[in-house]
Order: sequence, then C-alpha cells, then structure tokens
Amino acid sequence: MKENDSFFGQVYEVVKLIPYGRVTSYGAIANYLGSKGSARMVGWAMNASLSSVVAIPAHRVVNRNGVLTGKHYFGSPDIMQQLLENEGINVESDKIMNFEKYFWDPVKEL
DNA sequence: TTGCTGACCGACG
DNA sequence: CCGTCGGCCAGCA
Repeated sequence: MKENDSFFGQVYEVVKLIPYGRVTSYGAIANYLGSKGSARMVGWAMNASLSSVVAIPAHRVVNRNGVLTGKHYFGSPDIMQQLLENEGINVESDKIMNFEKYFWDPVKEL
C-alpha cells in the first residue's frame, strides 16, 4: 500500500473506514494521525481523493461544527447533502443535525 | 529551492 | 461577535 506511506494515505485509510450513516471531522482524523494541527491536510487529502481512482466517502467528513464545508468541491453544492441524507443523516442549512449522534471518532472507534 | 495556498482548529484582542 | 494569526504537511508555479 504505497498510499499508507504518506500522510494522505493514512487519511484515505481512516475515511474509507467510516461506517455507513456516520460522519467525522477533519480535526478528529488529524488527531488520530497524531497531528492535530494538520487538520487542513485532511481536507487537502479529500481534494486529492476526488482525483484519486479510489472511492473516498469524502461526504462523510465535515468540519468541527458539523458544517458541509467542502460540498462545493463535489461538483454541485447539493451532492454532498444528498449523499448524507441518503444515509439517513439530516442536513439543514449545510450542517448536520444531531452531529454528535452521527459523529464517528477514529481515536475512540479504532 | 522558495513562497503561496488550502474542504481546519484554537487562541488572542 | 468578528477579524487575524500561527501551526501542521503537501502540491504547484
């Protein structure tokens, strides 16, 4: 797995491990990787994942507020919300309702 | 190689 | 409440 060699690869691993109907935050992933301050890299990795041939459920990754920050990067601002709602997650005004309930923390789960 | 930017987060004034 | 800055790592001109 060459992907796992880089910081990005570790992000991919975690994001792909996110179970159906769950969401996590950039900071949580960064914290799991051992670099809390590198939360920006997580988002950057997501951007790279869009070009990646590997399917990455980036729509399950949101910011600490539960807001769909990168929704615009999915091609259309509605795609990310539609995907989340399709998994049974309520999204309103670009933010996840009951975010705490759907929140999946890799540090605690893994 | 250097410098700027980026889907974040927390702290400071 | 709002604006600004630092920190983390990687990609690109």
